[in-house]
Amino acid sequence: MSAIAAALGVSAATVSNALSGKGRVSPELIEKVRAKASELGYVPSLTARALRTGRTGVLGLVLPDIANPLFPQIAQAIENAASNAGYGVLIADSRGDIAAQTEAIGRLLERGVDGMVIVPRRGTRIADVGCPVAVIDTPSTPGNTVSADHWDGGSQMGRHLAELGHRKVLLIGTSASSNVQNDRIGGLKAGLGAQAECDTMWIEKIEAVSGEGCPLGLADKARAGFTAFAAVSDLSALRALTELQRAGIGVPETVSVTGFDDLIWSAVVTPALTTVRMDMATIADLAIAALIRAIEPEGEAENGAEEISTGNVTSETDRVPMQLIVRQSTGAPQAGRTPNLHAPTSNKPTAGELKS
Amino acid sequence: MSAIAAALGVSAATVSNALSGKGRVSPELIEKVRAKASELGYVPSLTARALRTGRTGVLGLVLPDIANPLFPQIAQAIENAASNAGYGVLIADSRGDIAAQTEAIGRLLERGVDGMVIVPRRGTRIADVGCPVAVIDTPSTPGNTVSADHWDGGSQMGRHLAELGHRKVLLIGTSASSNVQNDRIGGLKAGLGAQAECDTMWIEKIEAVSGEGCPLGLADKARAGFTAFAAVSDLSALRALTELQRAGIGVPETVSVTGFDDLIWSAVVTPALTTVRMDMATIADLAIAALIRAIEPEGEAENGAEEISTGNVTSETDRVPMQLIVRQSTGAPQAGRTPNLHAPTSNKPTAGELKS
DNA sequence: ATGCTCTGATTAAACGTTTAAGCACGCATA
DNA sequence: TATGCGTGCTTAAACGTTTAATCAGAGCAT
Repeated sequence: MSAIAAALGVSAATVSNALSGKGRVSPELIEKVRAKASELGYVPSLTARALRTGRTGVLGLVLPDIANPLFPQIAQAIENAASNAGYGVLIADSRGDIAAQTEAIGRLLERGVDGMVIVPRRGTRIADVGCPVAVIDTPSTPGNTVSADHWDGGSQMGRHLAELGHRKVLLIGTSASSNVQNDRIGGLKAGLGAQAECDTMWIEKIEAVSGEGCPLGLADKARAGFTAFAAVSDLSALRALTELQRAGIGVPETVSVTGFDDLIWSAVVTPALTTVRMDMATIADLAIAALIRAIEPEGEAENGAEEISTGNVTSETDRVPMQLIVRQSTGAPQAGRTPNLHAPTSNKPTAGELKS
Repeated sequence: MSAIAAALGVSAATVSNALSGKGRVSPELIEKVRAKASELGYVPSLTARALRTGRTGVLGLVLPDIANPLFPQIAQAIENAASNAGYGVLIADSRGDIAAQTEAIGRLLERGVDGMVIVPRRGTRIADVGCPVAVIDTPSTPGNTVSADHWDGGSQMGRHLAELGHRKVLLIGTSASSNVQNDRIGGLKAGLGAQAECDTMWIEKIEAVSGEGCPLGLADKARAGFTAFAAVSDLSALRALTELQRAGIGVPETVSVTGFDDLIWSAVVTPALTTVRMDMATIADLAIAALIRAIEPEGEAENGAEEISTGNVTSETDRVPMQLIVRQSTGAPQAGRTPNLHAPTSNKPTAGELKS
């Protein structure tokens, strides 16, 4: 920067003003400065700027478990939204326990992030950490900034199954302590309506006694009259699908299977999974926008309240709708069905058709 | 920091020396400074330090496509290795095209990263970008810093199938232009041995004519005598598994299916996938170590070559072995088999047993 | 001619560290 | 007693910006 100043015979401050458009600089000088800057290949030192202004232009992203298959979607959406807004994204994995989560947040703070996006660990409440925080959890969780409307997604899926004629469905969740999963299950029940008979199976409980990766006994459930298996995650849906297929039970002609989240594999398995997708791009945009509103000085703030808020930020809309994607894994239940018979059909999966 | 200095009646420089252990400070004063620092809750400003030293303590992580299901493993391992070494990780998604990759690298440079880890897009060669770069690609690619030994992994899997008695196997890849996939296929062929008959199917080619998510016609292949389907990715393996199951072909009693990478679902599908896993933790450690060696000044560098190298860094070991994980999806081929018959068995998946 | 305001620039301080250079002192050596 | 040296600390500059305060000159009204 001083090189530019020297080359043009002006002071460094003037160059700064010219480039930022802040002070009073003549238009022609601004042009000359711009030209010289690109000629010399000037790139401002964000470090120095950060030191002076106290803002680093970096946001933190805290995730409960990077190994989560949903992570790519989240990270990609957040990174994109942040970089569009001119911010960088520093990642932190809270690997399991809550202590690690706190520690990860601490590391981000030391690095001077201007704000952070937190996808909290189940049951964690984020204390005031000293910078603006956007929380992506569940609309029903206090402190939530913005998230997918999981209940709505469940209800869409429930209605889809009810319309197909399913009256006895097994709801499959992983952990009963997950807000997200409980909301989805609540929505499913509501969508299925009062006349439907629902049972809920929690995989964690079964695995606690039978070991990880154990069979879920779904074939027995099918024989017991369940015609649909609605999992609240595509991973569980996949598990259900393969277990049923393996037992010779046809999907979707004998039983239907549905998932959640539209994970990478749901479109390519046979039969392709009917699922419901969250609009992470919109969620990320809202979260980042809310964060930035808290970080950057209000344009017309005439009062002295220039203080940067330091708690959870809020967004005008705290829930964004989910999108039902009907593929091949759902169909009408048979009238007088014989669940044990395998009935291969000409199944021709195509790219999923979007509904709603 | 100046607060500590004032409280103890010494200069700020002395405090700095005391905390960093660099200059000459009496032991007792060091103790007092330490005590006062923690009493006042002092946290150093990494921004200021960065400005002064020219090093930010941040590494960039550039990924070809964050949506890749392998990404969580990579990101988690890199984040962990970096944060153990005291570095932060800034992510950048090169979303598809090469232009975006270049642009992402540029953004990281502006932010002043000390170095970056790049998992390059297929066929990209990373030009000198102005900071140390660790490339995670394939041992056979020039410029590679460290990566899994994909060829070795393929060969382990090939030997496993050969030992089971498979002589006619279909190799399934996604894209023929991927170095990684070609290495894996090369290894598979070598491991299967000369007496095995191999065909290679590239999914991208098939989808180019039949559309995304189209059936791969694997049932026909099974009828044509293929007894094993070795995919070079768990995603393709899953696709193969469900397509075969759906067609009523039993896995593993009629045909075997294998994958690569031990992705999240491979242990929970039925039958659980036999696959081969890369040791990302070790790879990440080596990559970060190589990077840091290039970044931080050599201890005993007596010559004037204090310049920070600016190209691709190298590691003493450029390939780390993969690990075969035998689960339920592989078995011996039947002697006189009737591929069309579905043969449900008592399949009891348990946690995968590790081999090699 | 004197004072006032507006414009376009400059000066200087500040952000919080690190680090080379310098200084004062005590102690051993000549 | 002078010389030299190691020790423990201080001074001051530097990193590259931003920004409040200042200033010289021009135009204009008094």
